[in-house]
Amino acid sequence: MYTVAEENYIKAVYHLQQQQEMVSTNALSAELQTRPASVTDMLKKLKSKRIVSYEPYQGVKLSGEGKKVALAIIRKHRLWEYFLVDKLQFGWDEVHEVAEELEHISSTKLVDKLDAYLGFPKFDPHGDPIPDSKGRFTAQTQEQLSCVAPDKTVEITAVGSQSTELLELLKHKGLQMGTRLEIKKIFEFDGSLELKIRNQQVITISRDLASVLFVKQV
Amino acid sequence: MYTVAEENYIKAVYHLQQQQEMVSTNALSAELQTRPASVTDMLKKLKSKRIVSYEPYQGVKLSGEGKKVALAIIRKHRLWEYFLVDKLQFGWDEVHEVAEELEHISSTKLVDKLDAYLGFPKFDPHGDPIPDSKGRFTAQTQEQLSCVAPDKTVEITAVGSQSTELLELLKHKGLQMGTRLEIKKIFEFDGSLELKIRNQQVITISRDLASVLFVKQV
DNA sequence: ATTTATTTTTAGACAAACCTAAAAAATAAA
DNA sequence: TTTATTTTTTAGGTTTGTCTAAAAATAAAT
Ligand SMILES: [Mn+2]
Ligand SMILES: [Mn+2]
Ligand SMILES: [Mn+2]
Ligand SMILES: [Mn+2]
Repeated sequence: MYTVAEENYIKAVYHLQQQQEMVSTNALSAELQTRPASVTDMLKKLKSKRIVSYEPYQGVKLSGEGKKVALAIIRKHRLWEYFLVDKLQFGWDEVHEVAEELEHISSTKLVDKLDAYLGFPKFDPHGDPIPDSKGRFTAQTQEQLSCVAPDKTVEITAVGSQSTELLELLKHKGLQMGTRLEIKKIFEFDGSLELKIRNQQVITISRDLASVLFVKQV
Repeated sequence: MYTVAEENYIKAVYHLQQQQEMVSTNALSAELQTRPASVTDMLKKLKSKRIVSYEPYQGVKLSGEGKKVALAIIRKHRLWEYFLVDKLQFGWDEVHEVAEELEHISSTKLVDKLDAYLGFPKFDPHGDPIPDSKGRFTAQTQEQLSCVAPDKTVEITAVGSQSTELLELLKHKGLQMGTRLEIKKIFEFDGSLELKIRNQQVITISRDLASVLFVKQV
């Protein structure tokens, strides 16, 4: 139905729209690593296909159809990521690139059977929600750990980066998706935090780390 | 490394070379559903990349590198087919198209991990051998059932068609990959055969069916 | 309110992979 | 051995998705 290039643009618009309603040409250019002129060309094409609404100089946003397409791609991306980690023993940080290719395999039957085979997972390895076959997903009410008040017990639900470096650090600190913890102290000087994890050890993490960890109250 | 189009050409040359050493432009044109002129264009490109040896009007054949690439693609194709049938409960006849897309996912790590996850299968759902990570595979000595002498016990190892119609017929007759049987009678009039399967029932099959069933002696 | 800087769009080009129509080469038939 | 047929290649074009360079629109600064 849509080409790989079109799908990548649609997904990029969707993601950038989470930040702000109207997406700029330059934002897309940065996200997709293409020149602004190429973005303009593609936006005209997507407009003519009624995937986005776009007026010159006004930025772009997805149409209803566009959102449906975006969610279908994201669904595939995250299901494949789950498959790679859960079944093929990939590391967390190795799956994104491969999923970037797998998300463009078109067969709906394949996606739905994969979903069933995986047991209809609700979240991908990075804690991001997996849309169901109708595009619905459960948006977890999550907040940055760096914004949580002390002494509340929370659980890690997602991470804001998928880098090998972050994964390495988390492994070393004994943190992973689902780990329970509470903030014991926040140091004004450098924003570092002391956490009690699994109701046992106390560890220290930096402000930078706390800002890429998303948690939910338990 | 190679584009999807290039990979499809490489694979097509490989398959056509099983029939005859030198592959013609028209044969490729038919196999790939493109016009001869387009094939000529691509052959020039593949030659310049040293994937094939090609001289105008002389036909084409794969170089050493070309064979390696072809086997890597075929390996992926067949492993994915195995995955779809074995893990995702696809029918036999539904996997080819999807595998035609999946075979172009580039990650070597993915293929090797998939291979391990599936238990290093040696044959795909159609009985075709799956090359290992070095491109080696075990070529089964197989012959058409229609050429086997009566009263020899044989086992179905492969099929010469992947159509839904064939699968339906095989299911109905109680035949599948690995089924043991012996030929009890061959009728001169229409070439139909009487088979004793699993040392139990006797069934009748047509000459057409017998010619697309490949078997090995047991 | 101008001038300056940034963002975005246009204009023109290019590579990949396909096409049609016509020419040329190779094969087969007379 | 000509002539006819088939196969293959060339020539010229199209679409998709990218690019650079330059122009135009918008936003920011003086
Ligand atoms: Mn992608
Ligand atoms: Mn993810
Ligand atoms: Mn293919
Ligand atoms: Mn197969």
